[in-house]
Amino acid sequence: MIQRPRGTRDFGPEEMEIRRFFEDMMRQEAVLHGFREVSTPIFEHTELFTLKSGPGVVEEIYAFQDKGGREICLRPELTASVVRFFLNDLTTFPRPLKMFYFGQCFRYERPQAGRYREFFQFGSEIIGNPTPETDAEVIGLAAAIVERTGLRDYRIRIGHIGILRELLSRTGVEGDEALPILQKLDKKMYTEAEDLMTQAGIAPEVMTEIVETTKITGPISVLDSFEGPARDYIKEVCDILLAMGFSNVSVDLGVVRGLAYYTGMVFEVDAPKLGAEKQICGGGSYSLAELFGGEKVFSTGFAIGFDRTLLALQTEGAALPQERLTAFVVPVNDMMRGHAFKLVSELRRAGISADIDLMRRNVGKNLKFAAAVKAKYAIIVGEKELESASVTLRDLSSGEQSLVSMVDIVAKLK
RNA sequence: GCCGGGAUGGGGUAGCCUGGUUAUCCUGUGGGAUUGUGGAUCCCAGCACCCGCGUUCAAAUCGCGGUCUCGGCCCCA
Repeated sequence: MIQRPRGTRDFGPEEMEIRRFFEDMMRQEAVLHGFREVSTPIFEHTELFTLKSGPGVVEEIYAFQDKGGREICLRPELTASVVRFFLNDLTTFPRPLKMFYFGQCFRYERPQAGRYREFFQFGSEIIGNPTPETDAEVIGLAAAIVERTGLRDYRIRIGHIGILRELLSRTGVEGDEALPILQKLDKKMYTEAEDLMTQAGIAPEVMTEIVETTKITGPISVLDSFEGPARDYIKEVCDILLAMGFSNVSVDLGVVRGLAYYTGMVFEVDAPKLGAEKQICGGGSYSLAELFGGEKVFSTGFAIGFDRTLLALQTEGAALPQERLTAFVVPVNDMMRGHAFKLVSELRRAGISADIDLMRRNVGKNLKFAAAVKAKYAIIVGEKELESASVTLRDLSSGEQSLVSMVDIVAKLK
């Protein structure tokens, strides 16, 4: 037997119904917010991702040479592709450009709970200018989506890279020099961060201030405890979110996301119940376009881990939707088959989900089957009924049945 | 890349330590009892020891290697 490749999953009918339900929910929510869907290729030039994340990522992605000798990889995320698409074809669209996407991504990693080699991301990007309004709109969409899924136990934490960068730049540590320090701070590896800061010649008092700053967490009011342009900016973002009615956001200046292209606001959503892989959404404002050789454009975006969101809902025991077939048509004998197929076809044309016996089973077996596939009604097509141009409509949950005229059946089921 | 648990019909499992006849049970699947009325009951059928190598008269069982899986570490764009 051939097994499926490591870290991949097959999805059965029940699971696909649930997945489509939540996909559609997320799409609808994004459209409600004025975002429009885009789609990009599943494979890209490997360079797109090494430019964004450094040459080291090649070790963590599905990268290979194609038959033409091109360096190609399966996309590990979608932001880079969307920015590439923007630079290739969308630069003349009216701005801000509000886009969203849904699709699978691939990473060559060791699978564990909530981590697969093929996984799905839903995300959005606003390409335009950095304003608190833009950032708030992006966080607002992420929050609206998570809220609408019905997830109860989650946290939205907002930080700002600029606050730490401001503190560091006062000591003369700027740009790429600040990156390793930010990375250690993001992981809360304080000893390592302090070692690096000592090497950079930062005074102990300032060092303490920096470390303490990353520990500032709590309600929006914690922002009142210090000053600076970045602080004023994030305050504006939070005020807009409050105006939009999102009160469950908190400030966490320990959210740093130590990557060079993040420029300001950063945020994360996590579901504490998930364990080691609990982050279900991450985003922030960034500047990637010029890395890819385009104009300098500021953007803000996020990506939701679709699989993890579903896992989180599952662990909360959320009621998940199930689709039911409306009608199962049962011909009483071979002579009735033609009438039965005519009926099932009419129902389908009328937009009523309908199925029919394909196994030439008897009535008893067919009713059993109809119940097993959870159809709402069975429709029995037989000679007795046909005499009055009718069929028997049986409600499979109550067991009640009645004679219904063929001309009324569609209206009755609608 | 590292550490640990695991893999037996479609799903869930017993057997493995202590090798030995036809591999256990539940559920589901197909058929029948019932050729026009389901969810019950009974009967019948079909379906499995993850793969390879080794040890042995004999391997689901012991050893080695691999694959997949679950949990954790590293990483997490």
